[in-house]
Amino acid sequence: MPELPEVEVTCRNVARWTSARRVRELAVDDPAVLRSGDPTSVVGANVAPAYRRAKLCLIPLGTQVLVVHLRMTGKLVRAGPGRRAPRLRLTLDDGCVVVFEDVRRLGQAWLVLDAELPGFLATHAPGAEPWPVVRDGEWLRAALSGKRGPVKTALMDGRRISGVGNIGASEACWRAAVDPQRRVPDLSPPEWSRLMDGVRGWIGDTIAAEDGDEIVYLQHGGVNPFHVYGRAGAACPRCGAAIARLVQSGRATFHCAGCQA
DNA sequence: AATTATGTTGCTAT
DNA sequence: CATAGCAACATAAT
Repeated sequence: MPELPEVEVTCRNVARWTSARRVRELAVDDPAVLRSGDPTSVVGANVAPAYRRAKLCLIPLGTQVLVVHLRMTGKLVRAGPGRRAPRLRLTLDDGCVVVFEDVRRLGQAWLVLDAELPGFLATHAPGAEPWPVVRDGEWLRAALSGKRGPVKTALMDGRRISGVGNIGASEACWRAAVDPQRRVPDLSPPEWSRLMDGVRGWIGDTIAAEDGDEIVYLQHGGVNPFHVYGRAGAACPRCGAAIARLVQSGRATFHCAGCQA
């Protein structure tokens, strides 16, 4: 279940495995996964370095781009023993096979013509990027202006900011020492600044912690690299109070009532 | 059996 | 018109 850091690591991996090669085959194993384009049209195409936009992984193939959204359980890995049934396989001319695995099959892929990419991204990745470009607290406040609800929920609005999901929103609030239930209109400039630093810190630290060929998600037994997410009952790393779990807009939030004001 | 899961979209109510 | 909350999507694990 990837957010911005996991997608960023995935894109770097795909770029390392595939760029400067040619496409031998794009095989569609699950017909429901590919939402647009003709997989036979990319055979022989030159592969340029994959990159991330919002939570999308974009892989340039000649004059088209293979866009992949991992959604909840998707991952892009190299073929090998013990792998689960793929939904999509990209085979390169050097024999490398990148597979799209996705247990819950909520993920999607599209083949998009270069000329249509801007329009596609405007629809599927409308929010502003919080990273790697350096943003400050005033930028974040402006990005979320008009919102009235809890700051944690606001941070997850992909039409305003890209890449911050349920984990990142909890982690950013904890790093900022801001209660996730606080309302957007009530936050002060120093709090906005700490929240923006919290978002950046969560992204940078999580990329560093999860760097590698395959990210093992928490549900599949992966190591938890987060401060509060998934740690209800544990001691807060900052003040020692017990981490609490609550539900906001139907999603789990983790926070420390001791030091998040 | 019921609950939970790191995402997005579309509907409805406000 | 914009925002907030919720169901739905599909599957597995506890």
